[in-house]
Amino acid sequence: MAPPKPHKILMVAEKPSIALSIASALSGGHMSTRRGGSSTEVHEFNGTFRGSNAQYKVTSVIGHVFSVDFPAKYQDWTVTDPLDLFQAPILKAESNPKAHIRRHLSQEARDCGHLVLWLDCDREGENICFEVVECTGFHGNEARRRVYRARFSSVTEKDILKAMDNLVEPNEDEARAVDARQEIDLKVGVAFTRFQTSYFQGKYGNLDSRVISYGPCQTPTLGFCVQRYLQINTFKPEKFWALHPYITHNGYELQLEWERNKLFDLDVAVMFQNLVMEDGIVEVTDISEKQESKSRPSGLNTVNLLKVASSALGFGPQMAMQLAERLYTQGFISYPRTESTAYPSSFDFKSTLGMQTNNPTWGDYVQKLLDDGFHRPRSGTDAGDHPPITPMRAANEDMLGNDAWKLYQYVCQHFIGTVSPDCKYVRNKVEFSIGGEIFRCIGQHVIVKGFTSIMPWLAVNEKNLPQFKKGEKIEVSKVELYEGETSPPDYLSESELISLMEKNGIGTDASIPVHINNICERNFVQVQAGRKLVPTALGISLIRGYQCIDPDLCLPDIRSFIEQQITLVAKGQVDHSRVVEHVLQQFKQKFIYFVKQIENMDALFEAQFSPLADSGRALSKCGKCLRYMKYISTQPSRMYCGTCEEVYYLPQKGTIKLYKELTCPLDNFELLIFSLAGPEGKSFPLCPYCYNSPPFEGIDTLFGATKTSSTGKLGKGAGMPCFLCPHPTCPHSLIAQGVCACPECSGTLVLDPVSAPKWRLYCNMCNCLVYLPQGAHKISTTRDRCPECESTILEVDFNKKTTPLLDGSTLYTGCILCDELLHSLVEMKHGKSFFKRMGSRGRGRGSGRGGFRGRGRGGKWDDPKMSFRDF
DNA sequence: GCAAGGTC
Repeated sequence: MAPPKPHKILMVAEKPSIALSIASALSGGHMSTRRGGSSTEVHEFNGTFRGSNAQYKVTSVIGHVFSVDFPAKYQDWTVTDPLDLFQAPILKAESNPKAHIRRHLSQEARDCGHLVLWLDCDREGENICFEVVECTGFHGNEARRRVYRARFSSVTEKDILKAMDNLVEPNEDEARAVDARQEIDLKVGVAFTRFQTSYFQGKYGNLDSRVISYGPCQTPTLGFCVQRYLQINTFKPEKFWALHPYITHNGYELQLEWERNKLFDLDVAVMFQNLVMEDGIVEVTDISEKQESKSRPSGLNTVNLLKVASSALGFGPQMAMQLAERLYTQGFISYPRTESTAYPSSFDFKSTLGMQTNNPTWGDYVQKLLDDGFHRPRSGTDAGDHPPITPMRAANEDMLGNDAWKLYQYVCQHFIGTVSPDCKYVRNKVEFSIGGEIFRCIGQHVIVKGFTSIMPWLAVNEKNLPQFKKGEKIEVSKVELYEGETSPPDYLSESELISLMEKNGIGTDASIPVHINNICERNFVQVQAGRKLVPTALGISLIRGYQCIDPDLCLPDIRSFIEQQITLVAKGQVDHSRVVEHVLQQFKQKFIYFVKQIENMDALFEAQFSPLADSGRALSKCGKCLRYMKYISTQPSRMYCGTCEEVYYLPQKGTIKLYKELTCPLDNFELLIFSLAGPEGKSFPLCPYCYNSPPFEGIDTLFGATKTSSTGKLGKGAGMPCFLCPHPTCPHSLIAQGVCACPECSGTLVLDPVSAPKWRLYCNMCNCLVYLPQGAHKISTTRDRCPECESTILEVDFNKKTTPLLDGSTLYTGCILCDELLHSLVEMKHGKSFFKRMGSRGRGRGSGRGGFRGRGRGGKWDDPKMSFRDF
């Protein structure tokens, strides 16, 4: 009899690093690893499961497998009323279709009898559990194929083994709470964002933002910055006065601090000054000495790393995370995304310290710690995720580069700090009395530097006091009446903002950097020197507007309200759909009210921004009314016809000029020339009307369309320039300006009409560039085709002085592929095949493949046999 | 073009 087949068990973690840890712990390191069908690895080993032999496969997802969005019919901003979004259905689609996680899980699960979910032990992890279950095709309650949930409190061997022995079921309520949050965030965020973007962008010309977004996290984040701004702006400085008596004792001159600190009434201050001056003698009334201690830090978590990176190292959160991520993947530090500040009991401090003994800066200190005995870190909080961020390998600046080195140094210093002694110092306080008023002096003397020797910026300042005796009387040398003025706080620092967000539950350690980045990118705030966040006119108008209409919208409570509601779902107290419905109902009411009251916010915008009609400068004529339209250069750049009240979007991120007052034969609009920046940026003509409403069917690749537009939605600024236009006779169309097929893609090489004197062709699909004879006076396309390869024949007017023509003449026509002279003057940029094929094989005829790809379907032309391929 | 959450 053959032995019974061992069970196959699939285990899935939230990220590759945890899959590896789990597999290593459970296999004792005896495993084999293969690349799965997609992007995540699979670790395999044999073991036992519930007393029987088992084959284990451990793999992972990469965060959420799915994310929610609206169906296609709700994607068009111009067609969907944002109010309808509250009732719209939502879809789950794979977050990262290219990673093929769904396929991967489904394939790996096929031959497995059991599924064990090792997702992170938080709500999001619980939600991903059910995403994984869906992908694997396991069904909850089948007796033969069971789904288990491993609950681990840290990613250590001990906890992993313990979790394996105590498998439970995934918690559907917690997962459904996340579903609820996703739906609420999506509907509320998108509805408000679309409404206010459309409202304000259609009205003002100098609004410098493509999207005026709203979100229950980003908006309160902005709120914090604006709140501080308003505090500064409404601040009224007040004068105050303080008494500063001076004494000289044992050779020290000493300024005494007044117990009343400061007074805001000059007369009263002067009265006290007289009192003190009249007395003129200080009496020592009390001397005390107390030992104080400053605790060493607890372990470093992500949020604290981000705060230090911003305030001390000058790195923004996004940058800091990038650097940390790189240090992690290169093995210099441990996993940088963690909430925990407590170390697992099994943490090996000794060997982590041991790696640092050769460091030129702190090596000796670390060696001494090892020799004298280091301390255990202060107990922090254990969030059950990863251990605090610690160094894993010794490094030097050359290995890491300047920025990463700074961050690495901090991680090391912090870690060494956590196992150093506390800082101990003595605090001396001497109290004095002069004319019945109480004054004091405070001295500090450090006994044990402890962790402050490795983190010197936290050191306690030494301040020596001369010896005093109780009852001693000393003459006052002078009494200064100090006049000061209260000053406003500074702009909110990024580090303060991170603290506020953390305290108010806005975002998570991973999303805090994203929210801050968002409000910067949307032009609501700017990061200024010292990483201070200064709100822009747009950011201020928005927040003040919410404050006028419905302050809830920008208060941090809006997030806690949602969290508190979905917690009811997580605890199984209220049904998921009832909570979603209830919360959305409330937000819908808020939305309706907001729309009704938008004029109140608009009043603030009117004071800051100029209406479209007053914006921009006259540039080109409208084909409908024949009046000048204005060019509005702020993003999204566009043309505005004040007479027709029409907006025509333009290609973004380049410069726009009038094109020789030429007009489009289809609609009479004056043509424009768009140029991308840089010496290799292409320039092309476009008609503002055709660009926005392509006149021919079947132009499926528009310029500026995002590559991921699988849903068919297009961004502002995508459109049809003349180089895509199949107009048969217009001198600017693809038909007139196209020369031959692109050697790199299915596009067509088109003459850049304003590239003199560095004449060139560019591809209308990819970034392929071909340089034509340089320095020519003029190069233009003709209506003739090459009889050999059907490329468009070019006419070149060489410069008199530099003409390559032997008889000194300047005019020449020919095919750039088949004409020996022209071809020898052509040079390829971006891409190799053009040059190589031409060079190695000489000129030949087209093979019959290729041609004017990229022109519209149903063209009237014979398929021109023009290709560089297959020579 | 839009949210926030995960991870790379």
